[in-house]
Order: sequence, then C-alpha cells, then structure tokens
Amino acid sequence: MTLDDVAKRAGVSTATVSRVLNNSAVVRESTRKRVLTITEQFNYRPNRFAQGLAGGKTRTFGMIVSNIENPFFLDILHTLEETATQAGFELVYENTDYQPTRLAAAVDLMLARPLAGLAVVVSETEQRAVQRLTEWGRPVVVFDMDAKGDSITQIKTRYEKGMQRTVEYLNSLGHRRMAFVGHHGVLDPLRERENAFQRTVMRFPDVESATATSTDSPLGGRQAIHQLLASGFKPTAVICVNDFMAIGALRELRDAGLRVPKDVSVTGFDNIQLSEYLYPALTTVNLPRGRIAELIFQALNPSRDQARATHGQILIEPELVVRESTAPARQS
Amino acid sequence: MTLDDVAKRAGVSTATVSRVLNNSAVVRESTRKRVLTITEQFNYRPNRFAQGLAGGKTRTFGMIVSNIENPFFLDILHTLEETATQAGFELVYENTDYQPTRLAAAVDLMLARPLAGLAVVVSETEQRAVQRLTEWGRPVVVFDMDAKGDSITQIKTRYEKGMQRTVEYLNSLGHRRMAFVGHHGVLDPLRERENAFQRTVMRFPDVESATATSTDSPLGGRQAIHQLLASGFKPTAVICVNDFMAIGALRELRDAGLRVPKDVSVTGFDNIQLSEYLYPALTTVNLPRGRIAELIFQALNPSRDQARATHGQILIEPELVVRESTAPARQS
DNA sequence: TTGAAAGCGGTACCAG
DNA sequence: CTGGTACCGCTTTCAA
Repeated sequence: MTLDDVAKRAGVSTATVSRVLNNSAVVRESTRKRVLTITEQFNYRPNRFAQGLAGGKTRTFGMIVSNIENPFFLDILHTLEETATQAGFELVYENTDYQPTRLAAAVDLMLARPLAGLAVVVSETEQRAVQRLTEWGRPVVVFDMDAKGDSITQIKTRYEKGMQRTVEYLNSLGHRRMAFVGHHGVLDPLRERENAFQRTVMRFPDVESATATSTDSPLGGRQAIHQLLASGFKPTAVICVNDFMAIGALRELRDAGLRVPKDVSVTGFDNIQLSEYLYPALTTVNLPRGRIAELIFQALNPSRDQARATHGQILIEPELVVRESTAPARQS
Repeated sequence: MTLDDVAKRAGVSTATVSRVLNNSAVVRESTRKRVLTITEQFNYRPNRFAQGLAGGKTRTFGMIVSNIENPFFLDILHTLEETATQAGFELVYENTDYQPTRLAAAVDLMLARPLAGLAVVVSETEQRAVQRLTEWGRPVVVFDMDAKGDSITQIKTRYEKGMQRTVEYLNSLGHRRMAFVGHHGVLDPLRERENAFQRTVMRFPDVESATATSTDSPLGGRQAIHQLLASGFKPTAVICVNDFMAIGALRELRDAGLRVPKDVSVTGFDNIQLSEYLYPALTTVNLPRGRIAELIFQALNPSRDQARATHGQILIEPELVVRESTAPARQS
C-alpha cells in the first residue's frame, strides 16, 4: 500500500493525501475524512525512506554512547528514546566501546543517514569526528566533549567538583590512603575524572594515593581492585570512576576478606539506580540523567519556540549522596 | 556530496559508481580505483534513504523489547547490535514497557520503515501485531511468543524446565514455604513462568506457596517482597521471575531483617552478569543471551547459505546455576 | 481547495 | 565493462 494507492481509492491526488497526513495545508473536511478512512482501513504507513528522501527532513535522532551496558549511558538513552517517541521522533543509537575509531565510524554512519539531530555522549574523542560534527548543519549535542560550533550544544558536568566533595568527605572521615579505580577511557573526560582525583588529592598533603585501571564493567572494577591489592597498597578508601565499576570493586573487596565500610570505604559516581540496591548501598555522586536527557531533547528538537534557547554550554552540578559504603577510617 | 557528484568528478556514470560501491558487478580496476579515490577524498556516504527507496532492500534490522532496562533484554540487544554492525547492518529498537498497545505501535512503526528483518523479544502479545508479522514477507524472529508463519522463526526457552529444577532444588534443601515474585507481564510468556511455578509446586503436596506481583525492576522486586511479608506469609524460599527483580528482593529482605540465605533462600532467572556480583551472589537459571542473539542474527540474515536452516522452532534449555543465595531451610 | 509534475539520491535493467 | 534511464514512494511548488 502506497500513497498512490490511497489516493486512487480516495479519488484524490497524492498531493492531497500527503497534505492530509501531514496537516500541511487546509483540506476540505469531507475529503480529509475520506482519506483518513482509507488510510485507517488499510492501516497505511508512509514509507520512511521515501519521506526522508523527498522531504529532506527527518524525524529521527541519533545518539552515540561509549558503553550501553553501563546504566549511566543506558538511562540517558532510554529517557531520550521515550521523550523522542512521545514527540513523534525515532531514536537510533550506536555504541563505541570507548574506541575513537568506532566513534569516527559511528559519526559517519549517523551523518549519512540523515538525521534531524545527533547526541554524542561519549568519553573518548576523535579529531575527524569532531570536525564533521561542527561542519554538519543540524543540531548536535555533545556531553562532556569539547566541540564548539554554531549548532552545537555542550553539556558538561563539573566532575572536579564532585570529586572534590568526595575526597573532602572521605578526608573528613579520617581517610588518608585513597585509591582511584578508573577505566581505559583514553581521552579527555575520563582523564578529567582521574585528573580531578589527582589534583584534589594533592591538596591534602597527608593523603597517600594510588590508581588502578581496567575496563568499564563490574568485572573491570573487580580486576582493578585485585591489581591494587596485589600491589601492596592498602587503601582505606576506594573512589571508583563510576558506579558500574564500583559494583565489581565491592565484590572483590569482600572476596579479599575486607569489609565495606568497616575496613575500607567505597564510593562511586553517577548514582545509577542499582547503587542503592547494592550491599552495602553505595555512597556516590549524583548525575541527573533524566535531566540530561531532557536537555538533550530540547537542544535537538527543531520545533523549539525559544529556538537556540538551549544553545551554548550547559553545566550540571554534581552532588554527593551518602549511603552505607563509607564510614570513618579505622584507627590502624 | 551525492552519487552524481562523485560520478561527475570521476568521469563515469552513476551506475558505475554504484557498482563500485556495492561490488555488484565487475568494474575495470583503473576506474574502480578512480572512483574509490574520489569517494574517500570527499568522505562520501550514500544516503540511506535513497538506498532504501531505490533498492527496496535494506541493511537495517529492527528489534522490539519489553524492557530495555532489564539486562536480559539489553544483553540480547547489545550482542545483536554488535553482530549486525560487524556484518554491515544497522539495528534500531523500540521499547514496549510490556504494554500491548505499545507493542502494536512498535510493530507498525518497524514494518513501515522498512526493514530487512525484525526480532520481537517481548513478554506481552497483541493480536493485530502478530497478524501483521505473519503477513509481512521478511524474516521475523519471535522470542517466547506464539506466532507462526512462513518467514517466522520461533525461539523458545523451556521455562517450565528451569522452574522445575529450581523448585526441585529448593525442595531438596528442605524448603516447604515458597513464594513467587513476578511482574505485570500480562500475557503468555510471563504467565508461563508463573504458571510453571504453580504447576511445579503442585507436584509437591507438602509445599505451601504464595505469589506477589509488581513491576519489572529492582524496585518492583522490593515492593513485591514488601507485600509478601505484609501478607503474613513467611516463605523460606523466594523464587523471582528474573534476576532484575531479585536484586530488589534481596535488598528488601535484608532491610526486613532477614538474612539470605540463612533465613530465606532466593533465586532468580536469566543469569544476568550482575547476578554474580550481588551479595549474596544469586542462584539463578541460565538463559544464554549471547547464543540467543546469535540465533536471532542467523535467522534474520538474508544472506544465509543454508537458507531456512534456522527456520521453524528453536528450543533453549535452561540450566540451574547455584551460587550463594540458596541454602538448606532452617529447622523452624 | 486540489491536481500535475518535478525532483530527492540511489539501484538495477537494458543496451552498447 | 560502462552508460542511459526508468523507477522507488513521498513532498512540495506551481497552476488551475
């Protein structure tokens, strides 16, 4: 069933059917009704490809994420998807696994589609990809990535602030040996988290620190802790780059015979839903994913009244959420 | 940059460029090179809409899931996405939230796209949607859903068997008061899990049982346990419909002052990665998501040699994975 | 208020 | 081995 079929059956031209379906022009009520009856009767759906080709417009957004298995990314994707669907848009996503080459490939793929807008929520970066994004004419949102351009909206979180609050809090509990568990996000934003840790720790001269790195997953968190412990460093507090890795960290610490938080405190980052279901419930830093998704949608949506209202840079303030995985350092 | 631009610059026809790009016919090496040089130089990407329209073919698969937040669905989606991408396909998904109306809408949307194939991995069902799927000419895979048709592959798991093993195991540990925690999946497959529980329990005359229902999430699991406990029923073992809900169940039991597995044993279903990171690590039933994703891809992929090799019905055997959340019932 | 027709950017058949 | 060209299904002027 095509537009043409519908038109024939309704005894009108394809142009009119198109008008009815898109409310793009005033059509006499009677013909309008007639057309709608037919389309419903046959459950007609316009071919998206033809629509996209002809109109040059699309109702599809794209989103690129680093690791969809990590609830942080998944939540944003999910919320954005719901919001977009509600508004009559579709969402397609690509996963990069933190690999710059995959990021570049994903951007190329997305831009070729074409799309109405693209959200790039990744922790890695890649020159050519950024280049293409800035040259692309349509709305782009980048999260924690440096890319400037006319149609680019940047959303950033103040990791450093979140990190500071975490370290300060732990320090106030008496912790003096802290370890940072990160993952192989090779570039900026991740580094930013790690750098933030380093910088913050430096401000506490009596605090010793160490770092361990692995993949972004519970298993990675587990391995990182394993390394750390094997290295001989005995932290009284472990700061994980995110909650996802903290899950594994908690497990490995327990398996190593260390009690959390009695023997060692653990913190995460992101405040994913799971974090309060862990045992012990995780002390972490909240990053409002729902709000981030909303902001992304607003920046992407072309039918904004306050066009460009959401343009430029948006800053997200992180806040510490204290739960059960942190406690005063033991006198040792 | 369009095909035409490339053709002009290379001094050939659009047909030739198309041939080169698709390896669809033999082209003289020299012209082939020339064309490729241009396309790379300008980083040309064919417009997917035009391709889809013209060819009638697509390199896009669709997947519909009930709850993408549940790692069971996410894992399948993720694996399928990777596999598909590797093979040069794209994957788009829709989430239904277990709502039949959303399932119907998702199917309509997917079929209109159009796609090269569609995977429907949901726990609900809807008449019209099933109808459309069977009438659609292209490859369809349904997981745990009843839909028969020429181009439909069905993948089913033997829930009942998994459930039996679980109940038998618990019974052998001395448990006589069991509760089932399910979610509001209104139709078949979920019911199937619950029914499987009921049927299995019936075979053990001395086993008392109860059921609680909530949403498919950790929070839901928590609430279900809350209801259960409030009802006065004191189970010595709790069987959760899936691991995702078990996460919340574990938490609520702990908050209620019950120790797992000392006071009450808990089991899940699916064997999601997280299950071994929980505390205590969850006893569950393994459902091989990677393999399921592989099977789906094979059934969907049009370029199969052993065409139809994966047709008809495929059965997945579940197996019990014993971890720490189950133990002998206490003498009470 | 409606119809006719020109594309949108590819694909694939038919000649040459 | 390569070019010409008729579509694919829909949107959007331009006229009527």
